[in-house]
Amino acid sequence: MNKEERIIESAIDVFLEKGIEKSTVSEIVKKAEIAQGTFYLYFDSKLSVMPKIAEVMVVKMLNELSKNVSGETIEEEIKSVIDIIFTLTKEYKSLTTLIYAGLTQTQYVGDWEKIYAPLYHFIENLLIVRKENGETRETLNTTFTSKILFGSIESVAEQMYLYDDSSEEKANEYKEELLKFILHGI
Amino acid sequence: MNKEERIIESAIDVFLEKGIEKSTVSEIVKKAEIAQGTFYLYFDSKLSVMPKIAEVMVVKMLNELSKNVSGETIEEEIKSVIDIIFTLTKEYKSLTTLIYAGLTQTQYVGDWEKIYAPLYHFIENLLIVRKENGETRETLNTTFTSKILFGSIESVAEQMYLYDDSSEEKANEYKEELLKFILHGI
Amino acid sequence: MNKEERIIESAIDVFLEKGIEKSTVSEIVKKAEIAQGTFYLYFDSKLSVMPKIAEVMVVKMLNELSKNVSGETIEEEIKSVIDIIFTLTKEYKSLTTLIYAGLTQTQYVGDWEKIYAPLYHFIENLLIVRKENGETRETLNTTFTSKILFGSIESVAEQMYLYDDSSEEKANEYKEELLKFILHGI
Amino acid sequence: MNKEERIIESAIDVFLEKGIEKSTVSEIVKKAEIAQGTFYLYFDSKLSVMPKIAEVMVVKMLNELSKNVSGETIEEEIKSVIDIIFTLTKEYKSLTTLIYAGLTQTQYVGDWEKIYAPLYHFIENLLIVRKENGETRETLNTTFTSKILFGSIESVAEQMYLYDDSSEEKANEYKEELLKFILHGI
DNA sequence: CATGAATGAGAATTCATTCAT
DNA sequence: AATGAATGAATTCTCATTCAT
Repeated sequence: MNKEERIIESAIDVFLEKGIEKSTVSEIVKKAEIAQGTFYLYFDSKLSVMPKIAEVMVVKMLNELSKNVSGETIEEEIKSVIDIIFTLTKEYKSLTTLIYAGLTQTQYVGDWEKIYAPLYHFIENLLIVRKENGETRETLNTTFTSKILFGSIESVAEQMYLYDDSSEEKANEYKEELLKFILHGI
Repeated sequence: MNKEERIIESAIDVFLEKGIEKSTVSEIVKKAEIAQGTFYLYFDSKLSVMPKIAEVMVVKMLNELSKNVSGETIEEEIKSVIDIIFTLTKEYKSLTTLIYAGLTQTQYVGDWEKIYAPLYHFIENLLIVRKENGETRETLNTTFTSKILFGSIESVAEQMYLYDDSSEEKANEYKEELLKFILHGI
Repeated sequence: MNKEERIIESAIDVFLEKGIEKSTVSEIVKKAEIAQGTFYLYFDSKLSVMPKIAEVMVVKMLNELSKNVSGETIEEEIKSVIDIIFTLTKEYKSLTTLIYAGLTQTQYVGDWEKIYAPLYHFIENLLIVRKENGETRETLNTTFTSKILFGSIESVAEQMYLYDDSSEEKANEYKEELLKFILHGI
Repeated sequence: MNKEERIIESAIDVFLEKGIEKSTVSEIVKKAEIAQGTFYLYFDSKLSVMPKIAEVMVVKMLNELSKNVSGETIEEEIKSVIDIIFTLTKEYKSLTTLIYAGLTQTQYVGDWEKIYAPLYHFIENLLIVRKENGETRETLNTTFTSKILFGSIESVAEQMYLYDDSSEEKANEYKEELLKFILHGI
C-alpha cells in the first residue's frame, strides 16, 4: 500500500474512533506509520482527506452493488436493490455519517451529490434497461426517479440502523412497504 | 436578549459561517459582544451549545407547523404538511445540517431522534385524530408511520434544496408525487 | 514594565545575540518571562517587532543628541554633533545593523527614512537656527543638507566602527576631516 | 549554465523576491530546476550562497566601472566615477541591501569590507595614478581616501535611490555638490 | 455576575537534510 | 553526479480555559 492510501485508511480509522474534531494529524500519521511531514506531501489538512475517503467508500459501495444486484423481473431486482442498500447502510453507516459531517464542515456540502453520482447512475442504468424492456411506465424519468428511489430507501434504512437499532423483523416490514411503494411509483 | 440567548444566537451565526471545526469560542463571544469568560458561565464548551441550538430550531419549526398546518380532509392536511416541511427544509437546511454534524462529532447521534421527537409527535397526533375519524386504514401504526412520513418528505425536500437548487416547478412535481404515495400508504 | 515593552526589550536581546534568522519566538518569550501565547496578543510574528525596536532606538538616540549637542558657535555645535553621532554609532551599531537587516527582510526598507526622520529633523532644526543667525550661507537648503550631513557623518563612523575596529587616533583624524568638509559645505 | 551557477542565479531571484528569512532551499531548487538534493552537493545551507552572490555582484560592478570610467583630467574622471556609482547603486541597490542583510545575519559583517575591497582598489588605483601625475595634494593617503570617497558617494546615492525615489534633477544637484566636495578634499 | 488579559498545552506546519535509487 | 520522496526535529501559532479584578 502506498503512502497516500496508508494515510486515507488511517484517517478513516482515526476519524471513526475519535470524531473529526478530536482527531489530529499526529494520530493519523502515527497509525499510518509515516512521518509527520509526509502527510503534508499528500494533503493540505486533516479535512482535505475527506473527499478521498468519500471516494473510497463509494467505490466499495458500487462494488457490492454490482456484485450483488440481480433478478429476473424488475420486482426481484428492486427487492435486491433494497436489500443491498439496507446492508450497505448498516455496514457503512458510521463512515457515511463521518463523510457527511466532514463535508458540511468544509462548505463542500454540494459535493455530496457529486460523490453519490456513481451510485445514482447505477440505479438509473437499471431503470433504463427495464424501461426499454417495457417493465415501467412510458413516462418515467429515469434520472429523476433514480434519486427518489435511492433517497427513499436510504432514508428508511438510516432511520432503522442509524438511530433505532431496530430489530431485523421490523426492518423486513419496512422493506416490504418500500417495495410496494416503489413498484407502484414506477 | 439575555447573555445565554446572545451566546446561542451568536454561535448559530458563527457555526453556519465557518463550520464547527473552524469556529472558536473567541469568535462566538466577539459576535455576542460579551467577555471571553462569560461564555463559560453558561456553557462548558463550543459543542455543548449544540443541544440548545437544536432546541431553538425545533421550537421554531414546531411553531410554524402548528401555525400553518390545517385542512378539512386528510388529503388537504397532508398536502399542507408537505408544503410546510418543504418550506422549513428550505429555511433551516443549513441549521439542520449543522446540528446533525455537531451531533455526529460528539457521539450523540442517538439524540437526533430525541430532538426530532416533538416533530414526529406533531405528525403522529394528526394521524391519530384522522384515524379515530376513520380516514385511514384500521391497521395503521401511527408512531411508525409518522417517522416514515416525515422522513420521506424531508428526504425529498433535502434533495431538492440541499443539493439541487431545483426549480419551484420541479419541486411541485415532487410534491404531487409524494402526496399520492402517502395517501396510498395510509 | 508592561508586557509589550518586555517583549520588545527581550526581542532586542535575542536578535542581537542570535541574529534574526536564528532567533525564535520561543526564546523571546522565555527571556521576557511571559507565556508563548502572550506574544501573539501584541505581535503577529517575530519580524513585526522590528518597527517597534527601531522606534525605541531612535528615541534613545534623540535623547542623547538633545542632551549632549551644544555649542556657542556653529563650529562647536557641528563638532559636538560629529562627536555624538560617532558615539551613538559605536553604541548602537549592532542594533542599527539589526534593524536595517530586519527591515530589508520585510519589504519595509522604505520605512527606514521614516524611522530616521526625527534624527534628520533634529539636525535640520539646528541648521535653521544657525541660518537665521546668519552663520550659514543664505542659499542653504536645510532639509536637503540635514540628510547629507547626517549621512556623511554616519557613513564615515560606520566605516570606522562597523568594519574597521579602527583606533581612536584614526577616528579623530576622520572627525577633523569631516568637520572641515561640513563647515565648508554650509 | 552549470548547476552551481543555476543555484546562485536562482538564489538571487528568490532572496530578492521573498527576503532571506522567508526564502527556502525548496524554492531555490525549484526555480533552478534541479533536485532538492543537488543543492547540497554545492552548498551547505541557504546562507552559504551569500558570499558567491556577493562575488557575482562585485564582478558585475567592477566590469561596469572599468568599462565606463574615463576622463582627461581628474575632474572629469571623478565626475565619471560619481556617475557610475550612482548608476550602479540604482541598478544593484536591492542586491546590495540583500547581501548586507545576509552578512549581518551570519556574523560575517566584517566580510563586507573584504567584498568591497576590489571596488576600493579600483578607486585607489585611479588616485595613485593622478597623485603621481601631480593632480592631487602630496599628503593624500590614497587607501584612506578611496574609502571616504566611495563611502560618501554611495551614501548620497543610496539616500537618493533607496529611500527617496528622487527625481533625476535632484540627483544632478547632489552630484554637483559631491563633485565640489571631493575635488576640494583631494 | 461579568470581565478580558494572560496562560501554556498541544496541534499544525515547515523545511533543512538525508539516502536509497 | 543527480534525484526527490521521505523524514522528524524544530517552530509557529491557536485557542480553550482560568482567575484576579
